[in-house]
Amino acid sequence: MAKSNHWLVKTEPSEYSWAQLTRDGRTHWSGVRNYEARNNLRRMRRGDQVLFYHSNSGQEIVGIATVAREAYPDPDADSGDWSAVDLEPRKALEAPVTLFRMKNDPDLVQLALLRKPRLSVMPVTPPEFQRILALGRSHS
DNA sequence: GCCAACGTTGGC
DNA sequence: GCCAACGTTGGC
Repeated sequence: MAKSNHWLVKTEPSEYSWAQLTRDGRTHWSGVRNYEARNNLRRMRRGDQVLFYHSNSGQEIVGIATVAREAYPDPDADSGDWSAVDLEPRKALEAPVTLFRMKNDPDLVQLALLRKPRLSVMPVTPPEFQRILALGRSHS
């Protein structure tokens, strides 16, 4: 059985929020126009867990989504070799994990979100994923 | 193929 | 709203 991978996607909540994903039940994760981000989309496998990060006005991880459909040609691209995946909401974090919290956590110094701040789709290691889940479980 | 100019992203 | 980081574009 294939190992499950973990990812993080960024979105401006004014563009597409966790609340909207929850209402929709499922969405096309399209419009990615960066090669590294696109390649990460293509590495996603059905069932992988995806941390859902609100950039700009949010600046926190708010929930966990899951990959419902693996990469296919981006329906929003009129030219170019771009991909989309489908995401479904899985679970909101009890306590959103803020960017500030992550920046100050010694276990997360390698987190791609902190090291490549402009990348919109990135991998998360299993220990990082578990740490973020723990931080999101409740306030301590 | 280099690299300067430009555009976009996103934290602050 | 500013601006640093950085990816992309295009002239040469």
